[in-house]
Amino acid sequence: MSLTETIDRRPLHHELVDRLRDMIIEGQLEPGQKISEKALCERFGVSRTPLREAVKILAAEGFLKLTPHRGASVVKLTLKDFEEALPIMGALDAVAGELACQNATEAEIAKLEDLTARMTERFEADDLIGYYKLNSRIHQLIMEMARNPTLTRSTRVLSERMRRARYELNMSPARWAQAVDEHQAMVKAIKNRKGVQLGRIMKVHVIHKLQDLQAHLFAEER
Amino acid sequence: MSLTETIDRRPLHHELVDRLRDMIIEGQLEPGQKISEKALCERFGVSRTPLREAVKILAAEGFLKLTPHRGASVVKLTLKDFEEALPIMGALDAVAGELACQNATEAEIAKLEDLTARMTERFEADDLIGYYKLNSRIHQLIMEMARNPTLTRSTRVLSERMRRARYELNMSPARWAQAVDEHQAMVKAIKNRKGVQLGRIMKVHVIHKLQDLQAHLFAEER
DNA sequence: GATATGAATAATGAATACAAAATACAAACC
DNA sequence: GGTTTGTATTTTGTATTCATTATTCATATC
Repeated sequence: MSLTETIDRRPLHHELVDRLRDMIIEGQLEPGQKISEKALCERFGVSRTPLREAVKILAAEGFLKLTPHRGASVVKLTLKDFEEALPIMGALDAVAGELACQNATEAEIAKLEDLTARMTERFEADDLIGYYKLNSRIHQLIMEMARNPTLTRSTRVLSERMRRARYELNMSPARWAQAVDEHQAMVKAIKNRKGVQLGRIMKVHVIHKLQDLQAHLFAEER
Repeated sequence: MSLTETIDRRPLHHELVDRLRDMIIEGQLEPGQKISEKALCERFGVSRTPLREAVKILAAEGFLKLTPHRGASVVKLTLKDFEEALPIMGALDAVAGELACQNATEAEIAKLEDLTARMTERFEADDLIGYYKLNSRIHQLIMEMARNPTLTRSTRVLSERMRRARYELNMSPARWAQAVDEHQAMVKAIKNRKGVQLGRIMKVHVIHKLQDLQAHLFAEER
């Protein structure tokens, strides 16, 4: 253990926010479901004050909906919500790509290349879980390379919304192969510092992701 | 009084969020200043519970910074923060412009034209306050025309950040004239349903806004 | 039988009370 | 004089209590 390490004693409400957000994203709290303060207090063994603070934060983040005197409920995402989020995510990812090309170090690009190669391996091994993990790291790395914390923040809520859909999503083999191709094109673009091109690829990448959602996740809505 | 009017009994914390946010944006709470719970409770005549909930929400929105056991303080925006926000606002405004061209009704376009004409009048009358008011309504209208509530939400926090800077900003006459020109170009683009073009204009419009900030607001930082 | 009314119950909203941590400050020590 | 250490005060974090509003369900009425 490091001597410089500080003891982390973060407030309860912070811990609760993370736990509840994960529960929502992972589907343990179902969309539309009412949040019972009492039940959650008992479940987590805390009093209502920190729990209520956590609920307020999650409502501000858009995961919960508050109705006065009627409590909170998990926001239900429809296909429309994802369709709305798509052009935004596309635009933000494009900006990230452009900035990444401007600011990335060679070491980071090498790292991206490595992660992409390993992700391709996971695809070839038909390991979806492993693929998703590396995929997340790659998108995270590109965000870092953009050197824009405000952009990272702005993207976070939307991308966690997407993450929520992912838990139920099974890509078609053809689509999966295409996604891998797109990632290889990204590496190529960033190696040549082609910012605009990378931006375009990332925008298209997001569009394709939506098409998966339309095809699989919300089939019942149409 | 209307018979259909509902009694508004929104929770205190909601009211407090709005009041505090305005105070921050309008500069009544100075950047870096520590938020004393006790002082604010007395000022607003409420107990700590709703105030703390409001503080948590404002921290989630990025207006306050929370340090465990050490309370909240007003986030200090530097030139860097605005430089980071610029490409994001530019991208989001461009998306709004594109979508607006696709979805606006003729009536809305006429409304936009009218507002722009009136704003131009305010410019000619050298009435900055009146100009800003109409300017806000115009940008709000374009957002509405985009028919994308998620986009509206995503933009909100950033644009309120910008609003905060505006309170100290005095445009140069030349710059002001240019801004008016840009707005007239916007009307022209939307009348011809030139989405990509409108997107480009709005992006440039934001860039110019940043240049104002760099020139006036943060002169001391360089 | 269906709707409307009202009391009982349960939930949320807000205030207070208590616990723990940080800050301020004074006294002791080098 | 400057640093350190211990105590008092203040502030934040959490729990509990009280008040108000919704919901439920039984009863009454049409």
